[in-house]
Amino acid sequence: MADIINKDAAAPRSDLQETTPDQEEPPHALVELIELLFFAYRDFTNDPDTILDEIGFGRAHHRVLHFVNHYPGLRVADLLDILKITKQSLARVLKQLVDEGMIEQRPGPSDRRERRLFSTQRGQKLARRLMEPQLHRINKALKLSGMESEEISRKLLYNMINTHEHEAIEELFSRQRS
Amino acid sequence: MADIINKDAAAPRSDLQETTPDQEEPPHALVELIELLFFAYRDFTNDPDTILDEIGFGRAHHRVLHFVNHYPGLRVADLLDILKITKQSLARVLKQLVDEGMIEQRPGPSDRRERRLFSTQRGQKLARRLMEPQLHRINKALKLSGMESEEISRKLLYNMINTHEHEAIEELFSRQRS
DNA sequence: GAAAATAAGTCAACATGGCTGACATAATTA
DNA sequence: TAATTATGTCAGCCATGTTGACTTATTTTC
Repeated sequence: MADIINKDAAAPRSDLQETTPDQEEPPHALVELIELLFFAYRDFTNDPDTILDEIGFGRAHHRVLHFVNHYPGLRVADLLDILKITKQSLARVLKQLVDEGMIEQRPGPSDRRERRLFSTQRGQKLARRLMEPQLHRINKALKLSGMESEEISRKLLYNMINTHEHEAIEELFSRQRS
Repeated sequence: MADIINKDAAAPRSDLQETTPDQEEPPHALVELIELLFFAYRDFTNDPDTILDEIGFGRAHHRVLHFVNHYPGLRVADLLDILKITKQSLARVLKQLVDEGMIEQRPGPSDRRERRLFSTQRGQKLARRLMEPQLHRINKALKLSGMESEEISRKLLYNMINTHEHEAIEELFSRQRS
């Protein structure tokens, strides 16, 4: 009687997952890996937030500044492809970065419709400052995870990315080695 | 003359990063690892979006449902600690999940102020459906990255998480093995 | 050389999911 | 009984994503 009125956690109900119908339960180890990825990314992206708050920028500004700084001369279209956001979303933060003197735009050398993007010295300085705690976090984690961890995790992350993006990423990475 | 009026990408300017002042350039390999993490997470979180759109939920609903489903009996306070969001942000999506019959709340067995959270059968079914493409993606990536990749990446991700969170995560993980 | 296609920008409106602050309720603990 | 705790709720704000419609400058194509 009291059980029905007062149904608390000690009194299971029929439609709850507790009574586990358990068709094909997913492997715990993999589920935990997913959760670890969530926690790691959560803390990783939190690193630059304090700095960003000080200067009135957000994570969106950080992402744009990072890629422009690391790949000077990037076009707007490249950035859209990298970030997978719309032109309008990008425009909002890009405009602010240009206004604040972090990024400069110049017409493309062969096609003058293009706006090639470059970080200024201030932009570069900020980009590095924002990346610093993230590099530190990764470095620390790699050291604690053994010699092979850098190569293995590089492979794993690469293989987690949509296959049809692989070519674009190879090309992006090759830019900055040239 | 034309250079000054028409400054294009072929005509470098003094305040641009291009002229690299290069104090302590960060190591390319690590920067690429950061970028791979961004790309991998971008695609990973995108997996469930199609399903979520169909039923009018967002990523926030997914996260809540996932943790409640995987750790039945979680308290609201636990969830806040896991997600690192405010009570008000959680309330918004939790209410919808309860209204849609995905999650049920019951008073705690010893402390009746608590609301213990449980996924319903529908909730469990949805949680699994949402996780399925993500599990598939990770599984595929692990297979392509060699035997050790699961153990190593588990270590790496764990070591990327703030140290002061480690205890809470151990405890969380132990819940569902008991 | 005119027309079509492309790269980029812009305006407006809207959705999602964070946030703060203030306050309410019920139950437990001191 | 009073204080503390767990949770909920109202209201409003902000960052950052979306769609759709339209403009401008430049290049490419016919």
